[in-house]
Amino acid sequence: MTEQDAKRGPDSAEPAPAPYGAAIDLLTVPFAGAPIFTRARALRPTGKVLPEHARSHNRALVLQTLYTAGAQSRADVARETGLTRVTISDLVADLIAEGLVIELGQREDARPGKPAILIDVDRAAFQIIGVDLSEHQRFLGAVIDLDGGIVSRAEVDRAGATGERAVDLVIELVRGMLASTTTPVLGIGVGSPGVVDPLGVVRSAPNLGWTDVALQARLANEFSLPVHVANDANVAVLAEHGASQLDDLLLVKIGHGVGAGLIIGGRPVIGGGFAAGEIGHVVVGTDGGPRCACGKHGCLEVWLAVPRLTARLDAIDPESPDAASARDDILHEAGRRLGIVLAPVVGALNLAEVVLSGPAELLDGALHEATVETLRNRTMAEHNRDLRLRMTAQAQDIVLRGAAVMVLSGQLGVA
Amino acid sequence: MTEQDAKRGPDSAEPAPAPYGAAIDLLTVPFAGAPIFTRARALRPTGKVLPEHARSHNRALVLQTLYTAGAQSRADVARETGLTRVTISDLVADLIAEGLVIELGQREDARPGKPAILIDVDRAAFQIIGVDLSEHQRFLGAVIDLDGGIVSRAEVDRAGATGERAVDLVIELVRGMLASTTTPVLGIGVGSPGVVDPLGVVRSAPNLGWTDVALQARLANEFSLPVHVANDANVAVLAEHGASQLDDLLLVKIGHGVGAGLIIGGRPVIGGGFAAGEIGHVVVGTDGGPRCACGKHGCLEVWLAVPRLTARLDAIDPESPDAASARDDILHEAGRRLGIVLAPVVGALNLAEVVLSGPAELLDGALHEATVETLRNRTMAEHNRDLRLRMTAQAQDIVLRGAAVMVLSGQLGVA
DNA sequence: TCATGTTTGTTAGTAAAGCTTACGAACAAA
DNA sequence: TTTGTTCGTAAGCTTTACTAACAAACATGA
Repeated sequence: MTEQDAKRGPDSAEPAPAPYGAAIDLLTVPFAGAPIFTRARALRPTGKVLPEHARSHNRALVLQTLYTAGAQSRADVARETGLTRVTISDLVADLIAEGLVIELGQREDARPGKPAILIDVDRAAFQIIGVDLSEHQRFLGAVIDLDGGIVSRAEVDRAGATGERAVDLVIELVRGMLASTTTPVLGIGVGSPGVVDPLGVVRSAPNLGWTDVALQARLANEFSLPVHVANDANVAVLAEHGASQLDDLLLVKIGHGVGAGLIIGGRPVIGGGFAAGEIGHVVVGTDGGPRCACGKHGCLEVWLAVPRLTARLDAIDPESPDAASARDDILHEAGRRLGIVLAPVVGALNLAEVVLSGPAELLDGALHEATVETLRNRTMAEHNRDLRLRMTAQAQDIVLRGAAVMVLSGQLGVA
Repeated sequence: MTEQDAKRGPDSAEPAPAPYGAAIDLLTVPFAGAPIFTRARALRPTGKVLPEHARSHNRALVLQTLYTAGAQSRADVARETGLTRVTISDLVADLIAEGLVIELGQREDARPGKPAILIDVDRAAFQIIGVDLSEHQRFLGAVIDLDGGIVSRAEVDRAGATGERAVDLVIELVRGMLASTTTPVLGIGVGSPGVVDPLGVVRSAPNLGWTDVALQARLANEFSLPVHVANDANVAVLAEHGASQLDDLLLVKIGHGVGAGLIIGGRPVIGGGFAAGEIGHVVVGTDGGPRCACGKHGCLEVWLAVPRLTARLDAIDPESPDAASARDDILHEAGRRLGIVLAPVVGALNLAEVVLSGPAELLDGALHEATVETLRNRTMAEHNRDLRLRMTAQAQDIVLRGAAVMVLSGQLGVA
């Protein structure tokens, strides 16, 4: 415990309730003569805003500016944020005192005026624990630095563990990684399959035999660190969002199952029942299809889940002269089915970007092409001309890095 | 002009740019020991927050509290908002000075302590002009009070007018309504078909022959009042949102065309190309279908648009013994097609509520039933158990009232 | 070489916003 | 009549970010 104490992030003494209670996440700016649209329309105000909330926001803004733009002077930050140099100096002093920001010495390049002192987020000050529970056979973990770089990896064989035993495995995995950290830990981020509510309770994850497992509370209690838990696909899209900077984004994660993560207007979509993105069991098309484990016929998963796809591909006789085209046909059909399901979503949300995550050898070819073609044929070209469908650049680590983004965002307001 | 001056809402001297420029619409509350979820996760801060922004927000909060809960004392508002009585008194003094709030005299009921002075939004102080351009043959308008009640109506026959002539018709319609207002006007709200950007430029509305028509600017210039313009379905969903209080909502508006409006996490969805909700030309199913004006086969509109539906129904021989069942078949098929398109959207967004707007005699029967049945059969029952599909309660006036909500929200931060 | 201009970061003082504390007014209940 | 409660307001405090001013440290050009 004392060892963990030393590794704690700032302000994380206990996983206490939010200091501002039900305080607010938005400011409306009403009463202007002309319409105001920063992103959406003016919004219903949902709680009071005190000066200290503004301070919190501005501090996060400074951190965000440094985080994305890198080392620069206080004056640079002032210009970029619109706050004054005085205010920035004050905020930066706080951040330095907390160990989040460091001075790097004078700027080298020669220009008139007093030379600037460069400051930056101390990217070596904290590490983050990322956990990916979405694979079928094993749980993955990583120690991740503030830049999203993976410092070290760990994994445990799931060996079919479910229920309480699976929870113990997660705890064991995290404990091992905490022992290997070389700095204080900012927090723990977990991407879990299934439906996860905003408090980090896994409402339902059939593969793991979990029903109403309070994973966030369990881990927070065990390690006395900030913990964030969310659905694996919803976590994955955070990683992609950090990379793409686009504010509307759909990520389809194809693995043992098929799930999606959505960001709209820069905000993750959770869903009324916390089940946003669960498109694996939406029926595709009007021509039936193979029977799914859920009882329906023609669910997206029966066309697209990796086990189903590989089984179908393995059934091809590799000696056959048509083997290559048979393979393409199977992948083409899978891609078409994905396009059919995505078309209404892309149309309704007028999405600019759809990202695929999963085995590139399956997705990044005939399947990808068929999905694009189907989307183009089934939506209004005029509105969705700019739509891009691409493979993720994050490969296997997308959930781990997304988990880090979740912690960064939750603890520092940075991503 | 002097007459209009008298009718102006507060702070609407000129349609000037927003006083706070690119100021901010959200506050993050980072750095808490435990995850903070008001609605979504912590967010990237996107701009500075000054004390006056907090003041604006809190003022809107007071207004919102009074608007929804009705007449009450300053102390009541203080308890409800969490601000102190002192601060509430100060804010209310401002609001009274601006004519937005009035004192109603002492509370009647007998209880201990000094009797409270009731205050309320002065619901008779301002009126709103709502305009609905979504009908094919005519433009509708209404003078609407702050409660959303329709004070008077107006309409002009479109007579096929397009382009500049159609703009002139809108101006004429608004001018007539302004002449009939009996109070200052808070603003003008317009629901237009087509793609409308956040600045109120109608990027494209084929029916009206509009391309890049700066309707907001034109009207603001003409009348020197705050003007808000948005897509008709996106406007309609605002009316429904005001009524339902749910934070995730999809409204499907079926008329001459088919469009949708979306609210997710309490925020209207605009879309990357400002074309969110344009589902009319998404292809339904995998079995082809009638040819659409857009060139594709089996678009949602060919199954569901009112002209198509009525044409198909009119083709039934009313004398035939099967007339009733033939009618049901047609409506059932239309509903099924709607369900097929909605299923992926409902699944991906985990929507709690879908609302239908359009001719009740067509929608509120076999069609509605078929849509519900199809949605249930094609999505995961477990996740979408609570899904409700219902007819709007707003009938014909949904766009007009939504336009009023848009103005209320934009000008007062209230809805 | 030296005066001039520029840029940085800090100090001092000010304005705005909401808080705490305190108080008089007005009432119900004992 | 006394006591306790509630309301609205006043006075003063704290926090926050702002403006104004300045010293330090550099480049540039006469």
